[in-house]
Amino acid sequence: MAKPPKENSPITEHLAYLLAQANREINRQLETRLAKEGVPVEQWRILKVLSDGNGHSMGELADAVLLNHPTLTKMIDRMVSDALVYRVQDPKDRRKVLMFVSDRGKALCRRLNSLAVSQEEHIVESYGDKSTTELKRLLESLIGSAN
Amino acid sequence: MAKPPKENSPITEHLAYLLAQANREINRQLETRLAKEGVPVEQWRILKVLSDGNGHSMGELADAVLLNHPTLTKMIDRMVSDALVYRVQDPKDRRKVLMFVSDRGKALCRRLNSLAVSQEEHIVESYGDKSTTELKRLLESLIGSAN
DNA sequence: GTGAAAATATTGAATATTCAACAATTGAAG
DNA sequence: CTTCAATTGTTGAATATTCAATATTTTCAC
Repeated sequence: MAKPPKENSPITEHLAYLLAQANREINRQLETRLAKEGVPVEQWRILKVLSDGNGHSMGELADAVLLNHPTLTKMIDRMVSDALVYRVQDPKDRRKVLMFVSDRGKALCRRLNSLAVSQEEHIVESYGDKSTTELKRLLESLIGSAN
Repeated sequence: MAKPPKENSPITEHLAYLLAQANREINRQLETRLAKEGVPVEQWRILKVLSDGNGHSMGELADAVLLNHPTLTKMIDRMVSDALVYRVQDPKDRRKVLMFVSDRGKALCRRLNSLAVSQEEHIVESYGDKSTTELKRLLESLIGSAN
C-alpha cells in the first residue's frame, strides 16, 4: 500500500497536485458567485477578517488572507479608493498601520457572506455532509502539521 | 453539527479557505524543493504529463497542468528555448499542436520526480500515512463531485 | 460542395504579482 | 544616550498572467 507516490506515478497521485486541482475548482466556483458583487475572492477574505471590528496590521492581514505583503498593499489601495476599508496608524507602534472596515465594507461583506455560504451549501449537497466535515478536519490537521 | 459555516463564522471554517491555505503551504514547500533545479512547479507538471511519451495537445495539457491556455503557451515557449520539450503539428488535425518531451526534459523530469517524491515522503512522516491516504481519497472525490 | 459555426492555438495589450530596494520606526547592545 | 540591527509597510521595475482579438483548420448544415 504505497502512501507516497513512486517516481513514475501519474501526477494525479501526488497530494500537491490534488490540492491544487481541488483548490482551483472550488475557488473558481466561489469566484463566479462573488462576481455578482464584482469582488474578487481575496477582497471577501479581507473584509471578513476585518469584520471582527478590531484593527489588523498589514502583516497580520497578509498572513490571514494568504497574500504577499506588496500584493496586499496594492489591493488595500483599491479598497480604500472604494471606501470599503481605511487605514489608521497604530499609536502603540508607529511602524504599523491598522486596517478597519467601513460601514460600506460591512454591508458588502454581509452580501458576500451570503453568497459564500450558499456556495458551500451547494458543495455539501453534492459532496455530502460527512465528507465535507471530514475533509475540513483533515485539511486543518495538515496545515497544523506543516508548520 | 453545522456542516456549512454560518454567515458570521470565521473564514477559517470555510472549505474554500482551508483548501487555499493548504494548497499554498504544500505548494510552497514543493516550490522550495524544485528550486534546486531552478524549475517552477508548473514545469514539473508539464514534464511529468508529457513523460508518458505520447503527444499531448495544448488544450489537453493546459487542463492537465492546471494552467490557462495563454499562460501555457508562453511557458512552453520558454521550455522549448531550454530544449526541454518540442512542438509537432498534429497530422490528424492541423489545428492542433502535439507536445513531446526531449531527452533533456526526461532527464530533468527524473531528477524533479525524485525531489517531489521526497517531499511527499516528508509530509507522510509528519502527517501520517492514514491521514494522507484518506485526504487524497476525499480530494479526488470532491473533484469528481464538482464536475 | 459551400459557407457558417465551432475548435484550437497564439498574440498583444491591459492587468496583476513578485522581487529587491527603500523609508520609517522600534529594539537592544554597548 | 547613541548607534546598529531588526521590523513594518510601501514603492518601482521586472516578470507573469489574463482578457479579448486573431488566424487557421475542421465540422456541420444546407
